[in-house]
Amino acid sequence: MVTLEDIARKAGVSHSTVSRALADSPLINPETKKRIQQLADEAGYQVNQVARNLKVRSTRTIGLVVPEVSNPFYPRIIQLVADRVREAGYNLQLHLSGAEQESEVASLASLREHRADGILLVTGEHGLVAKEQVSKMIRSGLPIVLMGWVEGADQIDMVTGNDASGGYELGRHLVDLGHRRIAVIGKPPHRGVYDRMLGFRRALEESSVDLPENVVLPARDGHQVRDCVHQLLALAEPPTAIFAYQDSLAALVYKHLDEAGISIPRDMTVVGFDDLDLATYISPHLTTVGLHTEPLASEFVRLLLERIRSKASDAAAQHVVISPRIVVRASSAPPRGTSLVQTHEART
Amino acid sequence: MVTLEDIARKAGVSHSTVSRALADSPLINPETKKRIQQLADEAGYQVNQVARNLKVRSTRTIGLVVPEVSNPFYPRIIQLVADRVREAGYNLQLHLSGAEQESEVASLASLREHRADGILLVTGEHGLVAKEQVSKMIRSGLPIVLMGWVEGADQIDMVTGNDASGGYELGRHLVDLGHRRIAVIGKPPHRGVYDRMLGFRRALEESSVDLPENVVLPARDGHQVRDCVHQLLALAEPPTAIFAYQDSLAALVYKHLDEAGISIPRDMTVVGFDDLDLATYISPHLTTVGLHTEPLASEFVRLLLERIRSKASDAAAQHVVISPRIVVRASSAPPRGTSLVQTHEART
DNA sequence: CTGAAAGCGCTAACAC
DNA sequence: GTGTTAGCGCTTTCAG
Repeated sequence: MVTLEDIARKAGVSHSTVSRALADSPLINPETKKRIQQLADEAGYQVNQVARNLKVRSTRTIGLVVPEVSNPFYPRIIQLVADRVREAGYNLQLHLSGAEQESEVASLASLREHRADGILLVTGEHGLVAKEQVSKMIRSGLPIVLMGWVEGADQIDMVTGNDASGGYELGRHLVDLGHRRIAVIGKPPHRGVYDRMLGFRRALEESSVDLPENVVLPARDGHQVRDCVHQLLALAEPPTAIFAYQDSLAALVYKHLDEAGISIPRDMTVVGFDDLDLATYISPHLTTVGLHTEPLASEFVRLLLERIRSKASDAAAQHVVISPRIVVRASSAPPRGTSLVQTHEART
Repeated sequence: MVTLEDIARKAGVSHSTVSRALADSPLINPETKKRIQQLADEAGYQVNQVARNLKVRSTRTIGLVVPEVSNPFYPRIIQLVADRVREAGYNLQLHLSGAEQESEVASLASLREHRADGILLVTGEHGLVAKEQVSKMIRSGLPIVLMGWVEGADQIDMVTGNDASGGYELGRHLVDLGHRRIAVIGKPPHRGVYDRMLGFRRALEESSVDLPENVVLPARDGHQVRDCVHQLLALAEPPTAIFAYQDSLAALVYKHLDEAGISIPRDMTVVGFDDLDLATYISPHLTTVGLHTEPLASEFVRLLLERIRSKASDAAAQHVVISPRIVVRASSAPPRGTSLVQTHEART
């Protein structure tokens, strides 16, 4: 590996002159500068960032911790964050903390050991696992921003999608369509996603629509969704609408309803949450709630850069809440035989 | 930031003793070792990997360069690679080279500057953009392994999906079902994906099925797919089967056929390529060709680790080819009215 | 078993 | 303008 010293020798100057030349310093003879740059180029010189970082005590690196990458929400965030971070002239160091966030703690530790200048932490379904650690890191002056809802973390910068309002919108939509027997399928209420349920419940309560516990079914994978769907269909009075916690689950609900010969939305309304690309790949297109991921990611990065730039680590924590919008598509309709709209649609 | 020196002072020993204690060296008094470890823990000491890396001249970091993350194939690879890399005790540094691979060169340069121990480079639709650079890096002893087909790169380690055989299988499948008018929709043939077409063509040629140029239509996004579909349907003799270069395009084909009132597979057979999760989310489930991504990713990492471990950089390059398998699902059937199978299916 | 000392490759005063 | 020097925080001989 060719070093500054090597090309200093070739150029017959000191290594600090070479350093200046390559840093494009103004206090150096333009001619020697050019000559050195040329030489360095020919020799295929590449700065050793490890050495450089040690000296300047900064890595210009931002760590991004994300649970996993098979849930399409995360790749979207990664892409957006990566772009913003690069624009700001930083390197990105991605860590996957695991679907169960099992290595969230390890990821944070590693980023700290590598002296990242700041950390963007996307929490998963378990919320903030490494809460203690994060507090400690912040106290020690390492800028960290969270994405996702975390209870009682008021002193940490955070961007959040307003899941409660999304859930509420969805609930209202179903009630307005005339649904009274509504079921919920999705992962057990955990932090973050739990709010979807709160908002949803609130909407139903406002209209005095009951949501008995036996139609609120936890599920995480294809098998469980299958069981849930069959369980619901076997009820004396099956629901007329199903709210799936996530679009990916909604797609599975589609699949199993389809196999059971149930038509969407004629026999069953299905709504999801996330507005993934998936929502328009499946048929009928899914009514869902979507976050504006661009502002979400932009704010995420902006907050961190702000922290990094202003050395004042005592500034008050900021919480940015991004509200989602409901996207009504073809998977939701009034319950069968209750409305003119429906018979009308059936004819078209 | 607390350093070795700091806790050396607290422990009343030299900093090299502390270093040994934390490295769990055997040549140190077990008691002082324990005492120091405890002290370091309390002080919240974290090694400075930047300094450490400079000293040991290795970062235990592997760079992974991937074009983007919105195409679901890449996240799958990222996830698998991340797991393998971590298991091997390395850190992963992810770089996105852009959908057009516009920053492939920059990514490689950055990884080199940061002294990654090896590089995993996933090529995109433009093949290997930074060919010159890669050759240079390899010559200088930096281990690099490629994923994706690259012509004339015999001296570089490489893992590849056998797209030609996948395309061939798909072609045979359609011909065997009885299709004679077959169309292709997909991105313009570029390196890598081009082989799908070669294999596909070969299968048709073997059975003397013609593939006129006016039914081989390039498309990359929803709009273009829409135009293509309409163009095909407007033909005097529309095709009875469509081969989409990728599952994601197939999903768009579904959408536009659906809007045009064409039923799959009754009126039109559709097949894709990739076997994404998507393939079973859409209805009817898509017949496609899938790579075994696990072995693909495992070999990818294995090849690199092998290079890194054996310092012999002159070892002959290895090319690993992973063959895909065809997954026949519900989207492919004999052309309308040609077979008993079909009328039978229509009744069920 | 422990300490002293060198040095990884670089930047940035500080001299000249 | 350029060279000399110190030192970022760590590992690792080499002595003792």
